[in-house]
Amino acid sequence: MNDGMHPQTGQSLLFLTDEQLRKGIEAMFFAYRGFTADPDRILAQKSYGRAHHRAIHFIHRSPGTTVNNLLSILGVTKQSLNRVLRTLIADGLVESTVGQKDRRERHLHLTEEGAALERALSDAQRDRMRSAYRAAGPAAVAGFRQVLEAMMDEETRHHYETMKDKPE
Amino acid sequence: MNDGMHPQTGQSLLFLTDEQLRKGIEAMFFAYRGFTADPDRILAQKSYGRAHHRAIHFIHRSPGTTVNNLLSILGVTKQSLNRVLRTLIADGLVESTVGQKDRRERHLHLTEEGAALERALSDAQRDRMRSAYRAAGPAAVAGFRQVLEAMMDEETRHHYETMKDKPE
DNA sequence: CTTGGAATGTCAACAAAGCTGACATATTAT
DNA sequence: ATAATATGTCAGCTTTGTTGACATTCCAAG
Repeated sequence: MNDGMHPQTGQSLLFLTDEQLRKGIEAMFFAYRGFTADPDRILAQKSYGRAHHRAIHFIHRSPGTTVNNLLSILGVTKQSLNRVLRTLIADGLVESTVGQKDRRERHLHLTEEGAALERALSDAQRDRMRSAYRAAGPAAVAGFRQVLEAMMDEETRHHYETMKDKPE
Repeated sequence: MNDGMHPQTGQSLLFLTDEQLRKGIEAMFFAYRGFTADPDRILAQKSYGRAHHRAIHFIHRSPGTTVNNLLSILGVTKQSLNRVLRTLIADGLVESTVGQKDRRERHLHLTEEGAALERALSDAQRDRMRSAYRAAGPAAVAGFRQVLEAMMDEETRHHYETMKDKPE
């Protein structure tokens, strides 16, 4: 982990070697697999995929959100999202209501059944996140978040920031 | 939701709220998009995808690796990997040579052209990682890595650990 | 008020990349 | 000789991304 080949003074010099960066890249790749593994198992049982999880997560996060808003958060095409929403609506996990102010818009909510799946998925994902946080400690968590935030695209970070502190 | 088992951190009572964990989950999701965005643009120009990138990365990382070894690192089926390798070999980016000790095995190497693409991809990805690291600072980076490592599956972490310190 | 453009959402068809299962081939191990 | 292993391939299915075409709704200019 630490190449003691050089005195620690040069930490910031050694800090950004290609080797260090490569380790970060691989850590990101491998960790993301773990990050999605538990929800994926639950989803597979119900014949859903990650796209369903993402839709459910952000509908839960922002009840009544419109399709367009969800689109810009998820960063996919409306056709792709629509396919997922269609099955969730057909299966009774999501409810789509015509907008009152603007009847072109559809407002999305989780049904009770949808909320139950959301809980199952996020419980699984939180369990892993919690145990990683515990293993690493509070200081590490702060660093983790800082680096991730710095890694986002500008526009993405805006989405993240604006929903970051919204109370449940 | 928290346990207070560690009295030395009175912080840890507030620390692992669902809200904190949810922010971590969303940070992970949004950051991963940024993480892959730059290579994705390069790959799209050449009609390749992330699967090609991953193969190229780990062949570069472990020159002469066998198909089976690559399989266990990538965690996909041989059919899926084979499809990708076939195109990379056909396009002259990867070379497959019959093993000397065991002639059933194929050893994989990047050609000069393959190495050039690898450099383009990893330069792009490293640039983003570097700027995130710089923005966050050394302490944050250490925490980032700690949390990611704790988030991996056991088996995955083994792959990560065993190739972690291998010199270039 | 009408009409044309913009916004929003849906349907159809296609592509990338994952999966399973079956099977061929070559090689090694017993 | 036979069994096990490593690899490659074919066929077919699924998820989830893409573009293109189109319907509906709203708003604003005439």
